[in-house]
Order: sequence, then structure tokens, then C-alpha cells
Amino acid sequence: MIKITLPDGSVREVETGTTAAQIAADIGPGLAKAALAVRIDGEVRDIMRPLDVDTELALITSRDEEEALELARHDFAHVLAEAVQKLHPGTQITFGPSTDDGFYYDFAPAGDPFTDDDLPKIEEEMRRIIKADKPLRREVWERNDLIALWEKDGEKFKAEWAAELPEGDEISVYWSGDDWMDMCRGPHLPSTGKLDPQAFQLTRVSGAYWRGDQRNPQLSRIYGTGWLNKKQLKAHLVRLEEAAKRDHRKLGQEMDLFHFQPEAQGSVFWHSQGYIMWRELEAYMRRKLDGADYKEVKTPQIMDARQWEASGHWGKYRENMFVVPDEVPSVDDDAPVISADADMMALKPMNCPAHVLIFRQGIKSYRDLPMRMAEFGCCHRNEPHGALHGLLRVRQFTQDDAHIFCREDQIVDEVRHFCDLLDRVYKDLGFESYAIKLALRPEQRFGTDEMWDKAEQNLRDAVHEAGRAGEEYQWEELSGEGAFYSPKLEFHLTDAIGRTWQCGTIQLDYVLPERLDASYIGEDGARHRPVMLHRAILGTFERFLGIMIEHHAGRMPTWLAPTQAVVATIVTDANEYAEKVTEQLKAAGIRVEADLRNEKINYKVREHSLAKVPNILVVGMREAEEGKVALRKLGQKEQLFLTVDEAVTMLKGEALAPDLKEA
RNA sequence: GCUGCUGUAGCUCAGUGGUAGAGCGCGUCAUUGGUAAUGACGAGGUCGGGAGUUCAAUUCUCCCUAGCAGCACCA
Repeated sequence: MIKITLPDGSVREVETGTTAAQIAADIGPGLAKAALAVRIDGEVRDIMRPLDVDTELALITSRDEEEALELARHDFAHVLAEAVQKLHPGTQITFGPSTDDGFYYDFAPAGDPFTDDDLPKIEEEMRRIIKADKPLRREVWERNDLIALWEKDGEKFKAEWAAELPEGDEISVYWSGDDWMDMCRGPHLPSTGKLDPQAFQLTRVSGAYWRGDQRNPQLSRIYGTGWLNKKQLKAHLVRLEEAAKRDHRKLGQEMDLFHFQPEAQGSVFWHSQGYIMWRELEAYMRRKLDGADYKEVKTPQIMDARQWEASGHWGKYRENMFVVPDEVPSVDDDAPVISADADMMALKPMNCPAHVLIFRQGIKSYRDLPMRMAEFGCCHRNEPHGALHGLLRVRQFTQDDAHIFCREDQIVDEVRHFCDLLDRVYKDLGFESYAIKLALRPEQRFGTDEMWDKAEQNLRDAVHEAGRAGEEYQWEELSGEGAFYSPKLEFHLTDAIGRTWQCGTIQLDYVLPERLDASYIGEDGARHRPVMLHRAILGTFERFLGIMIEHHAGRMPTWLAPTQAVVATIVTDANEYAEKVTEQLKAAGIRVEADLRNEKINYKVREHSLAKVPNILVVGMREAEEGKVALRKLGQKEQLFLTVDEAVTMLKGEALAPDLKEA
């Protein structure tokens, strides 16, 4: 007999080997039907697994949404694999985990990879398997027997995986009915019928490398989204539609902000409307940096390759750099334009080496530290084609970059101040919440372990001292994610629809000052190495503006809106008055347009609303006679009936950047 | 870079082995209207580029190129 403690504190004595399913049935038939799995001493397990020791036990039902979703998605993945092997014999199975919104499974097809056209049939087969309500039964195998089985079945990937588990290990497999099985740690639902056949959808196919490594064979991955019921699935699909509506690439075109074209793939053509946003954001950042005692510099776009060799970037990132021959191109039509032995230069992929070169000019004293050197640095990186993505991943970009040269004992203060500055900026820009992570040393790196110990600890200390190492900031440490020369703090902000974006970073670097020989004279009269903090708040203007556009769904706050107001007339007799109003707003610094076209007011309101102009000032004869305007805010139906002076004052206030509003 | 899909008018997209169509936008004219589409007429395309198959290719095949979704990469 064993003792089972239930969540309400009650204790039941049952036979050894009793299953949680039996206990659920004992409690009541409703629970028996609803029970999906069981939590035993904190671990989620199958409901059919026999219990053999005294335990605390909690039954999981669909009300425990997080666990239930995880179970369902994992099971959907298995059902997907079963369906694919049924329809496409000879397909090898590999892995199929759950994801944030569903599941996927990676296959090695016998012939061509799967295409979208294969999905409907597979979905149909999955529904058949679910409706058949096949029991999912756990079984424990001896490792070598299982390897032999996989090899016999031609499942090379499964055999390889099993062979890497420790010799003599017992491995669990799950049977779906009696005719299909997969190696899996579990847990699983008691049967396929616990899944809702209307709560999933196969969404796409893609390639994926075996075990995530580019050198391995490429598998064919099928993605699905999976939920507990049809309603959840539908809500998810609506969310996807919402996200698609605010796609910055779509809005960029609709709002005439920027475009891309093949002649400069991956680089942005900013249109005047979009560039206004950039200029406002840049002006804001410049004020913040000036206020925080940064010194702005501007450094060369192209430098000798030797400089990149010295910094270490040439060796590690050359394939992503734009190389420029330091040579006069041949004018001879028959000769190659560039000779084979031309000296090489490269477009800068980052600003740090140039900043070190400025630092090295003249002799620096400890009194000069900390030295905060900022640059809105335009960089180029030859990103792989498949990586390019609208404004979010481009080949030419401008960072809000800065490097702080300081003594070791100044690090914590500097990092703390940076955290405060970044906090202010994110809040000003409309992002209320963000997460902080510490990315630790990667496998391939420069510098000694001692350096890394120090660097990591300093960053950790600074975040703690800044009081930001808590739950509110989802503080965590990520192993292996650091840059090759330094650990970094990462700042991930959360947008209006809950997505997260890594933007800010600060990296504590002992390596570059050493490699590029930066030094200062200390109080003791001797030369010392400064440390270097690489930091950015926005990351890049391109990417950040992309995120801002999506965050606001194109409805930018007035200070960033390309056109802040439109004065729209109802009749041509009001044109003269409308122009006068427009002039007054312009004189107050508002970006305003007059819309005097011979169109109905409905049409004008609709058009400017779709263009996401935050203020529409409607004027007809009534307003002209009374010296007023009818102000309609974007997205609102009501209008304010104001005098021109009132409207000017109001819009002037709204058009101020957040840092200027406080003053 | 890898896998799959896509590329037709400024935009969104139909369509076809016999060199093309819609809506919006644009232009002209009429209309002077009170808060999310006034009407009529008109102009716009070597159907991403190259090669092949064919009497004939925007349509079928191959290559290239760009975009999209993933993967890998992201100093």
C-alpha cells in the first residue's frame, strides 16, 4: 500500500501500482474524463503510469492551461509524425517538440521535401488518428534493443540519437495504439482522443538542419499551431492577422515612409515622411546623450583591412564585411577592373576600432576617464540573403553607438548609469516593460578565463546595484550567448502586442583595449589599460523605427508623426481661411498640410485617417466666420471646436518630444 | 547560404500555349458637399531577367535574380 496526498491535503491509501487514472476515477467520473496528466512531486507525468511510492499528486485538466497546452502540442506533434509516416512510407522521423503557439516535427522524407500542398491530406489523416482515440501507452526499452529496432526500421536519425544516450539507459517509448511508436521522454495524454481535432492547423513547411547545425543534413519541417479547443485556435489566428496588419513593411509602403529595391538589397531608401521620424528620434537621442555627458564623434566609413585584422574582426567576420580594393580600377576593357594583389580596405561593420583610434590620440590621463564617446555610426555588414528582413535586419544601418573608456573601479557606476538612461529612453518612447539578460562567455572567445570571470561579475553586480536584477525585469543569465570579446547585458523590450525585441546592450570588454593598445596614465604615473564598455540603447535606427512602427501600428505619437495635422476644407470658399490656419500652425512648428482638394469632407477624413495623421482640422464656412477649427483626433469620432489659438497651443504641446515636455 | 513558395499596371490581386483584366490610385471634366469612399471619361503593362521546348511562351522546362516563411547566421 502507498499513501497518496491530494492537493486539498487529503490522503488516500491505495495498492502499489495504482495509476493516477484510477485515483481520478475513484474521486469521480467527471474528473476521470477530464484528467489529462498528473503532477507528481512537481513533475508532469502520464496518467496511466503506475505509482509505486508515497507521493503528492495533483491531477491536471484543461483548466491547468499551461500544462495542458504543452501536453496537447506535444501530442499533436506525435500525431503529425504518425500521420506523415502513414501517408508517406519511408519517411524517417526525428524530433517534434511543442513551440510557443503549437508544434513542429522534423522529417527526413524518402523523396522530395514536403510542400504546402501536402498539408491538407496530412491534416485529414491527423484528424482520423485523433478520432480513432488511440491509447498512448508508455513502454520502457533497453537502449541497445531500441537502437537495433531503429536500425532495422531504417530510422537512422532515431538510432543515432539513441546511441548517444548513456549505455545501459532505459529509454521510454510511446505507442499510439499498437501500430506506431516514437521514442520520447513524455509525458503524453492518455489517448489521441483527448485532442480537439478542430484545435490545430498545419501552417507551413520549411527546411531545418538536423540538430540545428548547418553542416548536418537538412530535414523537412512541418509546423502547426495547436490549442485546446477551436475557440483558442480562432483567437490565435485573429492575433496573427493583427500582427500582419501592423507589419512595418506593409505600413512603410502604405504610409510612404521607405522602400527597398534590388539595386541596394537590404539597404533602406528612406522617403521624406519616414526620414522625419528618423530625424526626430535622432534629435531626441542626441539630447539624451548630450545630457548624459557623452561626446559625439564621427569616424571614417572605410578603413584599411589591417585595422580590422588588429581588432580581430577580419579573422572572425570577414565573410560578412564589404571589402573595398585600395586601388585605381583598370580602365582597360580587356583587363580585370581590379588586380589580384590589390590592398584591401573594408567598410566599417562597427565603430569600436575607430573610437579606440580617437582615444589613442594624445596621452590620456585617469582624469579623462570615464570618457564616453558616442557616434550615430553608419555601418555595413554583408548579411546572408536569407537573413534580411525589412528594417529589422539590413545591410546598412546606423547604430546609436557609444564606447565608454573607464577604469575598472568605474565600471559598476557606468553600467548603472547606463541602465538608468536606457530606462528613461524606453519609457519616453512608449515601452513600459523590458527584460534584462546577462549573456555569458561563448565557446569561441578572446581573452583569459580570469578576464571573463571579472567581466561577468562586474555586469552582474551593476544590475544588482541598479536594483534591476529582479522578477520585474525577468532577470536571467544566458550561457554561451556573449560576444567573442565580452559578456553583454541585453535589454529586450515588450511591444504593444506582447512580442519581445532585443534592442539595448552594454558589453564589458577587456580584449579590444589590449589588442588595439589603448592606455591611460594613472595616478601612479604608470600606463594602464582602460576597459571599454560598448553600448547602444536603440540598437540601430532602422530596426528601432521598424519596431516603433509595429508597436504603434503606424499611429505614431504626434512628435514622431511625419504629418502631424491636416487642415481639410469642406467648401472652396473656406480655402483662404484654411491656408491662414495652416500658416499659423506651421509658424508654431507643426508639420501640417492643407487639403484644399475638390473632394467631399468624408473622403478627406477617410484618407487622412488611413494615412494615420494624428490630427484633422476641418474647416468650413462656419469655422471661417467664427475663427475656429473643428479638431478631430485620429481614431475618435468626437470633435473639439476650438479657436485657432487654442488649437495651436494644444498641438504645439502634443508635438513636443517627451524629454522636452517635462521642462 | 539551405529548404519551400512567390514575382502580371504606382498598390492589392484575377487570368491565359494564340502578346492581357479588375478594384484602388493617377489625369481630365462635372459636382461645393459638414466628419471613414460623388459621378463620368481617360491614360498606364516587352506579365522579374536569360535560355530551352513549340508554328506560337506571360503561361511549360531549366538557370539566374529579388521577395516571402522557416532554418543557419547576427561583432
